[in-house]
Amino acid sequence: MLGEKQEQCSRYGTLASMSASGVRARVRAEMTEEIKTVARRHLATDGANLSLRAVARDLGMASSAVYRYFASRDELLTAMIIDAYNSLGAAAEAAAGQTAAGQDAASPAGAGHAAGAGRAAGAGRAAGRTGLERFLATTHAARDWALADPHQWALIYGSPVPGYEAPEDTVGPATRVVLLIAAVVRDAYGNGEIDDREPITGRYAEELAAVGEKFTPGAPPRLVGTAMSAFIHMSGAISAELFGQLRNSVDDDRRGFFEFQMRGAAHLIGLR
Amino acid sequence: MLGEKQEQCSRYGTLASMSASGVRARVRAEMTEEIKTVARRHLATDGANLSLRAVARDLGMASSAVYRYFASRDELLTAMIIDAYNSLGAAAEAAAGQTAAGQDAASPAGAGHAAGAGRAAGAGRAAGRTGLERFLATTHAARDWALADPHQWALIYGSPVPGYEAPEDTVGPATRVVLLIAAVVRDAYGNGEIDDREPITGRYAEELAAVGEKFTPGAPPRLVGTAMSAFIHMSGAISAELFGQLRNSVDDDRRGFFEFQMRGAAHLIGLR
DNA sequence: CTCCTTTGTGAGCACCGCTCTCTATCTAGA
DNA sequence: TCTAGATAGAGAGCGGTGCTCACAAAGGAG
Repeated sequence: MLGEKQEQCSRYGTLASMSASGVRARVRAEMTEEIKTVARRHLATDGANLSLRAVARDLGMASSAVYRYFASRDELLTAMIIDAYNSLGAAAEAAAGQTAAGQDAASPAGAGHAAGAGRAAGAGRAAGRTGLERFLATTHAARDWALADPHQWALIYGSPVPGYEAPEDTVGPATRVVLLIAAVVRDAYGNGEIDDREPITGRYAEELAAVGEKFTPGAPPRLVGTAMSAFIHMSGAISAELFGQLRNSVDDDRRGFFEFQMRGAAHLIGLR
Repeated sequence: MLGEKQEQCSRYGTLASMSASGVRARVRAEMTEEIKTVARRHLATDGANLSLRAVARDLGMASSAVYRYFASRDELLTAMIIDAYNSLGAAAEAAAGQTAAGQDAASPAGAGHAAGAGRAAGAGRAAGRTGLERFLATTHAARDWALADPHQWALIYGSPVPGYEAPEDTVGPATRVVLLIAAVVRDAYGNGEIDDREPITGRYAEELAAVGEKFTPGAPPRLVGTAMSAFIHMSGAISAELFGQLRNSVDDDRRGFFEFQMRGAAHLIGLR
């Protein structure tokens, strides 16, 4: 909590403010957090077209004052995207039974990728649960998180904001949940729950091998591919449900249909 | 082409204009089409935040004049969404080898659902191709279409426009491609390419049975479920690629990875 | 105690969706 | 053929937006 503040300051303050007083940095971080909280509330009600002026109005301050904390509306959105990724990642990791050594947003800026990989690779197996159970729990947790706050899901997995190129800060948190699924799969593989008999071919297989070597060492390329495929299927299923694609087809038992799909994805991985 | 104009008029004109002169209706339809063309161009460059004023400027007319053709920005977007659905549907149907009796957007308003179902169910088997081949061709066509115009894909499969509730006119075209996939699967089932040994259970199975009875009669619920699942996986895979989710993982051979995933989806259906 | 960084204000610019009034034009029917 | 009415466009205007800038208060650092 306290260590986070310094980071916030260094991210949004000027370069010379590193030696600023502690109290200044703290009130600044609190203000930053307050702005994000109000913005999150607006996002939940009004949708993706977030109005900086409306947020400032709710905070009882001039709209121009917000620009002291976020250089632009895009930067505010970026901060909220990072928070959303971390919130989803934490929820999914809790369901998977990961110890989550790096917890929430405390990973140092820039090293997020490596830290995420280390966390995902380092966690052990949850007590008494099969790989399939952990996989289903993880995907259900992601769906529950999305259903609880659809706009936050849309923020990170919907169409990107026009002209919005994902900044470097987001790539770390963004990979958190897919790395988690890969870790769950790799744990199951390590426990002998999956046999990897039919290898994959093609150029993408080499890319998958490189990705696997980097983030989930010891996992064969086919497992990396099926894990990514499962993650993509999961995000597609959640988006389809949230964005109204299931209307007039599956209206009652959407949870059941989601699980049906995720069991299929698990089957492709080799989890059963 | 000509029969379409009357429909455009009846959709956007006042109710009393049904008896209007043919030339009036034609120039109105041409103007409507021109607005949509310019809007589509703006969409391709600027992204989803379409500016009515900018479109009007490009057309050399006052912004208020556009409101003679589209009651609001949302209505323009709706028209473009319908066009996008139909464009994608036509591309996918062509790849699947469907005869596409209803062609483009000529289905009468309101009866779009029934017409779509009839079209999808009525088409025969493409000469000499297996169900798997047709399925892969269809999904690749959808991906190719999306890659050629990412913003149009984002328009229909990205996060819905805030406050935008999909109007009745869109549900018909929206179901076109999923019905197509269901038809491809049902054709393969009819040809004995799929065995349906393990039935599904749960409340969603009944919903799927009802959907199947309505749109693809003769197909068992499990096939309807796996076909929908495959469609969802497809849209998820395309969205993931388009929205930058694959960055730093699969960068070279994205087509190969897509096919890998679609082969997995086909495997779950029972196509092989 | 003085400097200077930081924080907040309010005016202002250009743009947006949308509404309104007004005018020119063109069609339909007597 | 002439007229009444529907239609298409123009332009001003309203409230909203993101963002910039000059300026004033306030606080910590030397």
